[in-house]
Amino acid sequence: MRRDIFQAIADPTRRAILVLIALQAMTPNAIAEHFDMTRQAVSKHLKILTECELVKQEHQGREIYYLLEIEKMKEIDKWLEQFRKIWETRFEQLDALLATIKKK
Amino acid sequence: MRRDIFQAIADPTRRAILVLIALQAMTPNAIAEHFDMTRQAVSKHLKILTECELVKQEHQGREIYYLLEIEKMKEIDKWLEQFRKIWETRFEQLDALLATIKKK
DNA sequence: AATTTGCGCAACCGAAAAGTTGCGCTTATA
DNA sequence: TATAAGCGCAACTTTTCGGTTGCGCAAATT
Repeated sequence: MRRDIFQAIADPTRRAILVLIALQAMTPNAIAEHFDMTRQAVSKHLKILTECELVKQEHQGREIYYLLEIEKMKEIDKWLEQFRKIWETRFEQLDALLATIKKK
Repeated sequence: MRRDIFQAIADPTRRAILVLIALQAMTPNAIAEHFDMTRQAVSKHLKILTECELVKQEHQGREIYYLLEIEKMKEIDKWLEQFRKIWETRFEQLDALLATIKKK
């Protein structure tokens, strides 16, 4: 199975789960209540998120709380970095251009 | 067809294409040379990238150059923003904690 | 001790994705 | 003007994905 963060966040439900548990750790049942699908479907998503370490478990009796692994999210940010460089450069160029026009 | 940026960047080939043309606009044939697949397969990826406006075309005779729409990439950055807030807060908390320890 | 609750796992299914080959159209080139 | 080159589009095939139902197990509850 090919599991990477980008494939993990491709699914809108998984993105919603990440936002949900970012605020507060939750059990699969609690998460499922927020969606129109079975607990098992949510569990499948959680499994994928766990596999690529975007989420981790915390056992509490028979309940399992899922919480966000914020560190892993930085990898997306890291990939974006190469493009951020480009748009910042372009912004500077635009800025310089505007300054030139103003001068005239 | 469900086409959003997150699904677009889920595919490793598409991510590679984005990085490629970020440096320099390219034709489908030129792009295909970088991968172990047919030109048609690359064209399919380009179509998807075009559909969600991560890429745009520039016709030049019978050749079509594909170039990055850097603006669209910011949408990923925008989504990431909510998580960035979290990791920055946590960093500050860690920082404060370290400062407290140092004081003692 | 019996029952309910919370969970993961496996089997199954339909839809979508990722690739292929095979066109046909348009623009260069000989 | 015939031929080659660069594309997009459509049909088809094989995986993968996202969801379901149906278990079985461990921890609470009665």
